[in-house]
Amino acid sequence: MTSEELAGCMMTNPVVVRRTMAGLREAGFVRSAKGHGGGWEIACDLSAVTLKDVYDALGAPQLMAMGIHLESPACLVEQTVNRSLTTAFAEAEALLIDRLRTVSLAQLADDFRAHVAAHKRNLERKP
Amino acid sequence: MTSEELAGCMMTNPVVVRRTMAGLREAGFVRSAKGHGGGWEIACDLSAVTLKDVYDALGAPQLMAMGIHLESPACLVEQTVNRSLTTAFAEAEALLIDRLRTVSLAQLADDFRAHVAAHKRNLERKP
DNA sequence: CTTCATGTAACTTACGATGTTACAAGACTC
DNA sequence: GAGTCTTGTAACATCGTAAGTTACATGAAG
Repeated sequence: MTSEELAGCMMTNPVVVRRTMAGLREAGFVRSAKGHGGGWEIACDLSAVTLKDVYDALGAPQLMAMGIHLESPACLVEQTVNRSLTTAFAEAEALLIDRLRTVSLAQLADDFRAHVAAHKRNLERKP
Repeated sequence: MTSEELAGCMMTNPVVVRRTMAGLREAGFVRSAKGHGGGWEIACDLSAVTLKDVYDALGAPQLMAMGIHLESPACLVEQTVNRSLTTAFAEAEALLIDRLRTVSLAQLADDFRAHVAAHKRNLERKP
């Protein structure tokens, strides 16, 4: 698929698609080809790549909205709160990342296909 | 303390302080007084109020930076990812909130005082 | 009645994420 | 080789939200 097509699917812009996909390409999960007939294709075993891999490929962005802003703030009150919550935030993040590790792209694809099939059956029954 | 003084401590603006403290006042954790000699004072038993209470009083803002944006998006791919991660996000959030529940303001105050005392001893030893 | 404080609405600023434009470079077709 | 299609990327624009600011009404103390 071209960036243009993908952008259409996601209601966004081709350049945004390229920017995002760049991370996945560098990780080797997709390939891109320039020129006529070019575009994007999958370049990995979907059952071998997890959401954690994708998350990392996209630059491992912040998962927590709050959390620790400064490692060692000058403010003693802030230091106190940090001491009381750093491990809590770390644990919550670790839990989440562990879950990302358990979901492979192949699983997602299977689940997706199953739901699409169910959706189609539904449409046929009540037309 | 006045909003002005508090703002000075936090390197921010008195109005921002009032905005934020408004939540704590409605929850009954602090009291405010207008006029000469007015300002803010604590109005609760610090050992009875936890960070979870404070979090709620501040409007329970988003803890997770990502998570589920739309409950039922039109996009079937988005639905698939949501199915695979809603519980994970919910669990991580629950874990965090449980930790907030375990920290009372009294604990924070004690820890704060202990560290301030240690800091002072340090200064006296090497002047 | 003057001064000092909060309460709040309205406006401004700052910033990051996203969207857009522009153009170079590579690949295919004719 | 000319023309066209596509990615790659830099530079700029837009948007939305959080924070800061201004302004003024209200109430309390001296």
